[in-house]
Amino acid sequence: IRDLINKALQILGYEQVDFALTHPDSFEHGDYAANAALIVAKKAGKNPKEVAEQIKAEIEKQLPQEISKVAIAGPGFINFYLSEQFFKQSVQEILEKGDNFGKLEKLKGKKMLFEYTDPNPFKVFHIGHLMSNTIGEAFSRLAEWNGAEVQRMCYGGDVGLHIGKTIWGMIQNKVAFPHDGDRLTDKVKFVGASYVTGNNAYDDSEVAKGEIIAINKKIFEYLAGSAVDEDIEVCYKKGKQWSVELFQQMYQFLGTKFDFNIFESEVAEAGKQKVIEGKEKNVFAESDGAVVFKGEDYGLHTRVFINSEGLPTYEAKEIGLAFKKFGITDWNQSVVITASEQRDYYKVVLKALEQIDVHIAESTKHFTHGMMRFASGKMSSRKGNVIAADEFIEEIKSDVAEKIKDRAYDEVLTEEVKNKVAVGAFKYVILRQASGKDVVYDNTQALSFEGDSGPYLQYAVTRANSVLKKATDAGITAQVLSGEDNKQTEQDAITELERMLYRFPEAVSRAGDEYAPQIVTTYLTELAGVFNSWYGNTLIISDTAGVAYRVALTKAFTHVMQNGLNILAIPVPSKM
RNA sequence: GCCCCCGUAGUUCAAUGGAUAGAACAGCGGACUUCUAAGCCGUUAAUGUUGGUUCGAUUCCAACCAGGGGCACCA
Repeated sequence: IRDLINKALQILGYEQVDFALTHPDSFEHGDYAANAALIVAKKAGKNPKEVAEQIKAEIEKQLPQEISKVAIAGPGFINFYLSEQFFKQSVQEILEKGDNFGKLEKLKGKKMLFEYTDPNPFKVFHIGHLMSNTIGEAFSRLAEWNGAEVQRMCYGGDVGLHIGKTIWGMIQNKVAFPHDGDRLTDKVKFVGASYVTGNNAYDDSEVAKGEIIAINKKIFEYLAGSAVDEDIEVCYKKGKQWSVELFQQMYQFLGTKFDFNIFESEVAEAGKQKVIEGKEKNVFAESDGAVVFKGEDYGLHTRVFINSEGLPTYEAKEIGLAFKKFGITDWNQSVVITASEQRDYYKVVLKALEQIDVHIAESTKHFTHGMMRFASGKMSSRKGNVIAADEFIEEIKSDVAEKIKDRAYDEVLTEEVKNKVAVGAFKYVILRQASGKDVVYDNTQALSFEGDSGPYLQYAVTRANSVLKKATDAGITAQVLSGEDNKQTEQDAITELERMLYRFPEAVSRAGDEYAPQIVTTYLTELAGVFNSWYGNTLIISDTAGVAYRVALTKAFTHVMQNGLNILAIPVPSKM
């Protein structure tokens, strides 16, 4: 269509312009709309409607068979109505490509690295990590669907003051130290509680603060190879092991598979060296015994990279991490997803990195996710009022259980539905909106599985699958009839479903370009709505003509929905 | 104080500078009792304020108002 218009403009003697080709808000305005006439008319000083008419006339001289009608509307939009033949072809294409429909090659040959989730051993895996994981996984899969070669990476803080605090707390609470046979969740709970104990003591008591700092220093030395008290060593090893085990379980549940994990202890020293080297080149400055980067020179703020104890801070480790990443491969794009509170922090680090290595800095992109808010206020793993991810998920699962208790599911199916619907419910809440903004999590709303929700999408697919099963049992095969056979069906009127299905690859493309999974989410919700509406008004399996095509449409729908949900990493239950 | 982000129905979110601002929930009102009612159909309701740029602004710019985040050895 773009070519058609450009050609028409050329013939008519107008200059080529960059115009928008969009899907109109309403199906009444056709399938594609172009605003070329408005732009051309402005430049040529003519009436947009007249220009549009000229273009229309020119295009109609040789109308491709995929287009049934061209119309002028509003201030000078040129609307294109696609033909029945086009839709039949697109349904056929979806059936043929199946699981691959929507896979693009735009990013072919590009290597992309995604860092997300980033939970810290010794700390709670909380709902903020759930957000990061949900968005990061969607970003990764979008990149894959656009053809990129993707690797996933997770970064964890296994050194730093929070460990000192936790281990101090663990030692205080020695009597409650879990045994090897205890449940993993209890072990992790103990670690989390110890952190809170240590953190509060750090704030309240000068003595405790001194002890914690001492432990912290010992851990640094321990990781550098020197011996340490047995208590500290045991606490450290067990604590880290339990955390990592729990994280693995969580990733499996969420549908993420990391290609590698990097821990702070692996990058701290390298980062420190880079900062020291940078200091010699005057990238960093000394101030009050610490090594800082003066962000003010760039409209940012100053941050400490090496503290006055001589230890690298998170900032220096971040530098080390960046080099570590690019030591693996020269990524075309390295993407990092963190909470939005780290936005300004990251700008400073990236600016400092730019002074050390322009290439790495320019190939790195930082995205943020908002915070999940509750009536109780901001959650923070640094105070005590965190909402642990596993507790949060259990709550949703029990609600799903309540919802399905009247259904005659066996135990296996019940467990499957509980898990998949729970994941769908909260992931949808996160992925329906532009990432970066806070997500307001309202228990009753997210857990009411109606309307604009993950379960709504899952439900639509399972219903469609159920129809397909019925068709199979009745011996009906999905078939797109061609030519004259078509005319005999009841499907002469082109349905909104057909007009939605072929747009999926465009949604994948744009969502990938803009790192905007909500484009896919919105598309799927609209598609599911259109299907449900059609389903509600049409008896798909019946004796009337066109059954085979109606089944084909249903099948095409399930392909698109499944592919779309796959991008969002939302699983589809076998039944609901 | 300085910097960044945000402000759309009662509520939670959409809307690549375009047409009548789109959903869902809540509210009100229906239909079928044949493929799964977690569904379908109808209906009430919104761009914080004031300017500017533009043929056209929810979108871009300015000011103001309201909210959130960040600003030195935590991550």
